[in-house]
Amino acid sequence: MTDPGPDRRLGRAAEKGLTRDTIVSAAIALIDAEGLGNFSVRALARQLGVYPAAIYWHIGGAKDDLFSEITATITSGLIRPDEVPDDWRDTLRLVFRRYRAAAQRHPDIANLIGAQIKSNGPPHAALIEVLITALRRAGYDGEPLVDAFNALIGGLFGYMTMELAPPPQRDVTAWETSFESRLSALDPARFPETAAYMPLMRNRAFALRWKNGVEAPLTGGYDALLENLIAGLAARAPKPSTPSPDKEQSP
Amino acid sequence: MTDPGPDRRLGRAAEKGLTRDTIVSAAIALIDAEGLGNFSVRALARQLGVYPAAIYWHIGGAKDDLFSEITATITSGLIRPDEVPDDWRDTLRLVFRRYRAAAQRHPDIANLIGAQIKSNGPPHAALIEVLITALRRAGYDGEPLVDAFNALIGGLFGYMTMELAPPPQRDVTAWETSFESRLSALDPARFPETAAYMPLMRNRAFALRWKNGVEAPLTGGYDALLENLIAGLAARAPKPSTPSPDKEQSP
DNA sequence: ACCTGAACACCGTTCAAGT
DNA sequence: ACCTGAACACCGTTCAAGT
Repeated sequence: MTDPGPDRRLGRAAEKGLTRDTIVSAAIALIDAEGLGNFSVRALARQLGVYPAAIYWHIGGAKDDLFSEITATITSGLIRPDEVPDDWRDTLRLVFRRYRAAAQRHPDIANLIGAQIKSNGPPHAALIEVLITALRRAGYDGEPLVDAFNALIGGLFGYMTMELAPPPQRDVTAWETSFESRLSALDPARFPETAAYMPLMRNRAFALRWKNGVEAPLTGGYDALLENLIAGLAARAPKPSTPSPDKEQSP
Repeated sequence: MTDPGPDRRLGRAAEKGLTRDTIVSAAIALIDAEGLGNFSVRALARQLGVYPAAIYWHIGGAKDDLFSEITATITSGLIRPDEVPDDWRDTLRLVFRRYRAAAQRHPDIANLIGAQIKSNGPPHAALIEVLITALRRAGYDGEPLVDAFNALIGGLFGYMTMELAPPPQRDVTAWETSFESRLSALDPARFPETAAYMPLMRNRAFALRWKNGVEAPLTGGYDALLENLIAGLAARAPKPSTPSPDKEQSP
């Protein structure tokens, strides 16, 4: 069947008034509503009542550029270099909880951030600035600071990426039941610990879940990752941390 | 242009001898060689000298099923429930270094594991068994053990997913140069720490890199994540850890 | 400047038909 | 049982042409 073309009820060309912003907003709404798997430039064009080429005229390049525009919009303004707590631990908690809240509002887009490298790096300058400042207060500098920075972003953003990995497009229930039955068929003699923990972990742990983070959030693990990283960073800091105003600390 | 059909030089139907294994192996080789973005069932069929429908006949379902077969093949046999160190810390180091080595051998497939939920969970039973055992030795049990388990898998596998995120399909160099120039244009007055650390972090940190983990591995951050998590887990364990044979520990 | 209309070169998946 | 050949319903992207 040939493409029926855009819905013309919206008026003729001059009245469309497409802009970069309306395109990006419509794309976010469409992904949130239909999922990333059902998103396409053509579907976006249909929603906006235009031909696909109209989208390309506004975004310039390719689909990847639209995606990086989307991720920049979702993450911009989440954190500002000022208004952060004095204590570096509280700063890390604030930052990574805010990003997680944003990710849960747009799960399919969050997965996109971790799964592809092409993003607008520079808009994240505020995040970078805040993290470096916190790590310096924690007693880090130079190469160890870079490693700690990567451990934080890679670990926590990576966690969200995996947590929000999209479910299969088709035959969802068929796959879920086959997955469940294979979990039940695990040999308790060969895997005694796994069998013992199954009631507690089924659909509540990576590799043992068939629902993704939208239906079955793994919040406890995220908090554990954050707190263990903070504890580890504190214990392994090259230099003593900068004392915060309201806490005693040896100089 | 209409599909030219498979390359017939390989012989006629009866001689093809396609199997699930040869299909999966060919798919892995094709993804390693051409990247996930250039992979398709049709491209795989071309490589094998058959029509696409022949692939579907063997794998049964859809492309997702082929992918989970692929990830299972890559990760199977990486770890066995026996032959793990006595010390739980060494166990975690062994396990997560092995998985990272496997991920670096098949970067595009590694990214696939983190980016989609549909995988063969049960084949990972050995990994699960080993991790639960290690965490119990570390002094964990019940709900805190589940959280620690998720923190480890989500954090470290998630790190690899982000590290190995694929570069854009087209206009790679154009994007790289525009990214670089925007990094250089960052205002040092607004982002002093970021500017100061730029020489150390450019292309060596998340959000400030334009090469992915194949060309610019972020190994230091991975090790830092692993060691900080181990330190954090040790410090925050609900119960004292089981003493290992060669180390003193209070009972 | 902004969008249409059509085209090009692909996809994933299904299904009757052949051997 | 295993694969062909063709079809269906889509994609992303480009480009001349219209207004």
